[in-house]
Amino acid sequence: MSTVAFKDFKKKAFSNSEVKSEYDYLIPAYELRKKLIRLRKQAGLTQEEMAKILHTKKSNISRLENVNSNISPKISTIESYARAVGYNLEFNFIPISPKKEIVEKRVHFSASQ
Amino acid sequence: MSTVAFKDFKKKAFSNSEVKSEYDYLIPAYELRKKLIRLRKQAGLTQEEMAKILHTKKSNISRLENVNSNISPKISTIESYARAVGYNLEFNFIPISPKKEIVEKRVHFSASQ
DNA sequence: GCAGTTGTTATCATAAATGATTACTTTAGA
DNA sequence: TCTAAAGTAATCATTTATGATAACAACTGC
Repeated sequence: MSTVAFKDFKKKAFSNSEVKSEYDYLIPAYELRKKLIRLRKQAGLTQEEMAKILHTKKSNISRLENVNSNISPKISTIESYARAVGYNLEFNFIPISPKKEIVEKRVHFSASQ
Repeated sequence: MSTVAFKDFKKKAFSNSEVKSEYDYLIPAYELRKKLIRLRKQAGLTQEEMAKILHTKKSNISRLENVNSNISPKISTIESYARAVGYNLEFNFIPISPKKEIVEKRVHFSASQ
């Protein structure tokens, strides 16, 4: 598999997962970047246009949106980006669900020992 | 009004607004810090205990939670904090509602000129 | 092919968040 | 009132996000 073919694959897989998310879904942090791209395209903006709105450069927008980037953006950065395409950013804290069945089984097991 | 009295006032006003939010509400970014405090207390943790979990110091936790702080935390910082008290952090993009009536009025106004 | 547009990557400089330490204030309880 | 626990604030060092520039890659339309 050539490098070019692999990049094609990644691009297709990405755009597929991009399509299925709806505009007001709750999204975990690791999907944030895909969401950003989606919002920008929905607004009909290029990275360069977005950069101009946010008074920065297109390379920085690319870095922000890049899923493979290992930076953790500031909240204010995401907020500004969201506002630029007509959205406010809000947060949601989702309780980490304990796996009840397994917990109960373990309790019984240790009790019968 | 003395400085002490003012601090009392601030403290009371804060704890009131803190109480009314529920644990899985969507919260705008500017209320995030109050939410963090609420989650920590709900988990029965002090700032120092939270600091230990996150491998940092209590003064840093205080700075993060402080509503008057003018820093914009990194997303990963909030994520770690949330996980420490049993939550995952999710994001939500809320469309900024255009004030339709006003817009329409303005259109009519400029058209009649 | 070529040229223009769009997005990526690397690099460096700068700004800002975070870590750590210390001292201080506030509160709760004996 | 005194003491200990809890939280705040100031400061400095370190890490890291962001800004800026340049060169490159990918794609489109001619």
